[in-house]
This record gives sequence, structure tokens and C-alpha cells, in this order.
Amino acid sequence: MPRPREFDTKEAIASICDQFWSDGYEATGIADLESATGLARARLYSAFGSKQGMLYEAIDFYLDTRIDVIFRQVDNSGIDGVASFFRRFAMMNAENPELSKMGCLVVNSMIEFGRSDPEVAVRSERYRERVRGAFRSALAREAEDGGLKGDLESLTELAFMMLMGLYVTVKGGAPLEEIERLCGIAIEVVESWRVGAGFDTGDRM
Amino acid sequence: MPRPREFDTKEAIASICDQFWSDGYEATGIADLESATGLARARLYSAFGSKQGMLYEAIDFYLDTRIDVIFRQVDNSGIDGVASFFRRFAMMNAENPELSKMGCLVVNSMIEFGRSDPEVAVRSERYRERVRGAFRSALAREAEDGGLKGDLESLTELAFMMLMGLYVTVKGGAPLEEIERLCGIAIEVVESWRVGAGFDTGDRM
DNA sequence: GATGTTGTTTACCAATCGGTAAAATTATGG
DNA sequence: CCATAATTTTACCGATTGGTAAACAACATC
Repeated sequence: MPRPREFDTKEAIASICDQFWSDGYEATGIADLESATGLARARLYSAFGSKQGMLYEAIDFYLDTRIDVIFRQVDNSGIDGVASFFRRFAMMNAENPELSKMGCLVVNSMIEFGRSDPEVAVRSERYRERVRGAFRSALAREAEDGGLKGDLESLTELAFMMLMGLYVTVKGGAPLEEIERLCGIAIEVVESWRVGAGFDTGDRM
Repeated sequence: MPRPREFDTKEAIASICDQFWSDGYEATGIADLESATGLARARLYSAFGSKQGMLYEAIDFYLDTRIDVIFRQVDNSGIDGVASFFRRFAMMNAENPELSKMGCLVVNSMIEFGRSDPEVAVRSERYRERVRGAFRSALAREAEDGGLKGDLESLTELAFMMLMGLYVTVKGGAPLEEIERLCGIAIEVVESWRVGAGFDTGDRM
């Protein structure tokens, strides 16, 4: 088996991922992918087959790295873990606005493709299940300790909706203060689920 | 001033609006706009100047018709109005899935353009303020009657985040049951803000 | 009814789109 | 060191992109 490829495939996918993440699928041309990776188009096509193929691999990479690494911190953590997730979201947004304003690759792709691309759709579903799974297991852990006030499934979905709302608003270019306000409220909401909270949901919600 | 145009401009931008709404900006070509309106490209360009111009007018049309007509029902309504809004969202989704799965033109555009297009950005901001304004005034009315449990601003933003989460999920092609679950929870959350509610947030949230 | 001004139509443009054929190159197995 | 099989390179493809120039047609005014 002669002649191994000279470039790191994972490295290329990471660059492609960033490009799609930043500009979207339709808005990025092959030329953009060439300059993002430093690779000529024919090399990209010999490695990945098609532009769509590049997107699929980019989303898979995104799920395996960006998403999983974040939500592993939430899995089985408890209310603290969920609240801290939103706190990190706010911190990230304040410290690195440029990166934050890219939003989420999967959310962006969900909007861009809808149901039109089954390969994207299946990955979107996997994503939603991953996110919800992390929230659910964190809150379930809290419930086991008797520290959760409210219905597990409902709270999980609410956390999910709040996160999606944040991604949309961030990607839409909302000013920093608007994002911080939203994050602050998301954190308050999550904290209000705590049985021993200093405040009750009846006071703030 | 001779020779009035033969087609109704509003009618044309309504069709253009639907096209962008359904497929997104980048994914729709001028040919799509031609077949959507039944007008030759040169006529479109003489009337609207550019593809971007068509988008701007489409969003303005969307804000003036689709958005305003819905949120006028929420303005100054109270908790009932907010809850009913989410109920209508769920009903719409069940009765007309095809239309529902188009999501929201402005949300879609926020994701597609981010901050890259100032004309889109200013309309996105106007949209967010309109939605929040409706929720806020509805809840403020409820608060005046002493019927609101919780902080007005926080509840407003929470309603907003939930709605954005719904739009993303719907557009992403989630199955009907997933959408109905999310809507049901949004409605429960809103109902829990009622002072005289049969259940307390402590029970469900 | 001629004239001026606009809208409509037709045909077309350069540029870019995603994608590829084929030659040149290079490491590996024999 | 040769033959082989894969990669890299270069050049190119037809199709489509958003956009427009110019001829033609129609209406309002004088």
C-alpha cells in the first residue's frame, strides 16, 4: 500500500468544521475550504468525496469533540452541573465573543437544512438526544438525592429550550448584555429547581 | 408618469417571502424566485434592485404581517394570552405540519446571517423586541391585576427563550410528538406563573 | 397623436459553483 | 531498483450563480 497521504485527515476536518460552523454550508464555497485547510480541492475530494460528505464528517467531528467534551461535564452532575453549564456559556460569551457568536454547528445546520437532508437530520436528532440526555441524567442524579423540585422530564426539556434560545440569540448577533441577561435568567431558573434553595420558584417564577 | 407596473408588488414580495422562509436565502436562486412569483428576473430586479433587497423587503413584510398579526393577540392579554399563544403554536404544528416546519423567517435569517448583514441584524433586533414586548406587556397586565407570580422581566425572557427553542426544534424536523411535548411544557411553565394556579411551581417545576 | 418615461421582454454576461480527468509524483512491496 | 498503487498537482469542465444591456411595448401628458 504505497504513498500515504501527507496531511492529517482529522486536522483537515477540524478546519472544515470551523468553516461550516462560522459561515454555514451554502455560504461556504470549496475555495473557502481550500484556504481553511490549505489543501487543493482535488485533495479534499479524494479524501471526502463531496461537499456534503465534508459536512457530515464535520458534524460528526463536532459531536465527538465540541459537544461531547462539554456535556460529559453535565452527565450525572446534578443541578450544580446544569447551572454551571449555563455559567460557562455566559463566561465563554464574555471572554470570547467571536467564537461564541458562531453559535452551535448543529443548531445552525438544523435551521439551514430542516428535513431536506436525512444525513443532517439523523445527526440533529442524535444531538438533541445527547443534550437532553446530559440534562436528564444530571437532574435525575439530583432527584435521587431528593434535591430536585419538579418533574424530571419537564425540567430537562425546559433546560433544552432555554439553551436553544441562547444559541439563536447569540448567533443572531445580540449585544453582550442581552446574552448575559438571558444566561442569568437561565441560571436562576435552574437554581430554582433546588429543594433547599434560598428562594422559591414562587418568588422568582 | 407613464406605464404603471402590471403586477402587485406586495403580492410579489409575499411570494418571495414564502420562498426565503421555506428554503433560506442562500439556497434559493433567482430562478426559484421567478417561479414563485411568476415574474421574469429582470422585472424582479427592476422592482427590488437586488436579491438582498428582496430579502429585506421580505423580512419587513413578514414582520408586518405574519409576526405582528400573531403578537397583537398577545399584547396586553395576560397569562392566558401567553399560554394561548403556545397552545396555538402546538395546534398549528399538528394541523399544518408543512407550514410549521418552515419555522420563523427571522429566526432562520438570524442563524443564516449572524452579524454579517447589518440590514438583517437590525430587523432581527426589531423582531426580538417585538416578541419580548408582547410577552412583557401581557405579563405586566397580569401583574397589575396581582395575578403574576415572579419577576416580570425574567418571565418575559424565559418565554422568549422557550419560543426560540421551539422554532429551532420545529425547523430541525423533530417528530410531532417531540414538538407537542415541548409545547406542553412551555404551556405548563406559563400556567405556573399564575398566582391562583391549581398547582404550584414547586410541584411541577 | 406625437413625445417622453417607464415597464416588460429577450437575450445575454462574467464569475463562480461543485466536481473531475489525467498527468506527475512518491512511498512501499517485491 | 523496479513495478505498483495511491496521492498530489494542474488544469479544466459544464452548469449555475446573481445581475444587466438593449430592444420593445404601453401608458400619461402635452
